[in-house]
Amino acid sequence: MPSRTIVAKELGDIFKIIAHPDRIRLIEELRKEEKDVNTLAEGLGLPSPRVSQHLSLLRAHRIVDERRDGRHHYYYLIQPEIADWIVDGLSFIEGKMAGISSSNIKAVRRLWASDAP
Amino acid sequence: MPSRTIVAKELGDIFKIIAHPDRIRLIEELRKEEKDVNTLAEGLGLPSPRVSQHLSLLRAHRIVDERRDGRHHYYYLIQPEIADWIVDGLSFIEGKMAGISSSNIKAVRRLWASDAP
DNA sequence: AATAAATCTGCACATCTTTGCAGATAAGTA
DNA sequence: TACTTATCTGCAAAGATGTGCAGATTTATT
Repeated sequence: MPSRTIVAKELGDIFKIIAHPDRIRLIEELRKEEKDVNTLAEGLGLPSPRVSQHLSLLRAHRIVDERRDGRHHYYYLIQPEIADWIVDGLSFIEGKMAGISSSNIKAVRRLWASDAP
Repeated sequence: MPSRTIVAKELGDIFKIIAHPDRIRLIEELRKEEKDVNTLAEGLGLPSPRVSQHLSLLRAHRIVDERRDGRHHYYYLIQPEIADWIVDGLSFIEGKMAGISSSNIKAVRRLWASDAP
C-alpha cells in the first residue's frame, strides 16, 4: 500500500477522533492547563462518565495523557499546539453557518486562542 | 445555546466531513487545480460513483464547488488553504504510526504540499 | 434517433458511534 | 471497617456512515 494511502488513513483517524463537539470543547478546555474529569464535566455540562469516555478515546490516540494524584485524574494535551490547529479550522466555517455570525466566531476564536482566562 | 457550543458543533461537522481517507486524498488531489470525476477516480483507484458521492458531500459542505463543461464536471476547492491545513495535521500523527516511518510522512508532506507535480 | 461517455441517485446491507445508565474500582476519610 | 468521592467499564438501544451496484440523467457523437 502506497505511503500516501496509509498517511491519508491515519490522518482520517485523527480527524475522526476530533470530530465530536464535546471532544473539541475538551481539547480547548485543556489548552492552557491540565484539568480533572469532574472539573471538565462541570465546565461542559456533561455527565462525567461521558467525559471519561471521551478522554479515554483521546488518550488511546495519544492526544491527551493522564496524571493521577490521589483520586483525581488530571488530563493534559500531549501536544498543546493541536488546540491551535483546531481553532485554525474556524477559517473554513465562517460564512457558512446558519444561526451564528462571523463576529461570534471571532469571539470564540479569541476565547479559545487566548492565554488569558 | 452558547456560541462556543454552536461553534464546536460546526467545527465538529467540518472535521467529520474531512474524516475519511478518500476525501482527504481528493482534497489533496485538488490542491493545485480542478479535476473531473473520472480523473479523480482513476487517480485514486476508486469507482467513480463513490468519488461522485464523496464530492457531493464535500460540495454540500462548501468545501468544493463544481464547474460543468460539456459532460465533464470539474471540481475545485473553494478555499484551497484547506489542503494546507489538513497537511498541518500531520504533526499530530508523527511518532504514533505503526507501519510508517517519520521519513515517509515527510515524503508525503512534500508530495502534497509542493506546487510541483 | 441511437449509441456511448461521464456522472449522479437511490437502495439495501453492514459497520461504527453515540448515548444513557447501572454497576464496578480505587482512593481518601471518619 | 464503613462511607464517600472520583472515575472507569460494560452493555443495549438508537443513530449515523460507508459500500456496492443497478439504473437514471445528461451531453456529445454518428
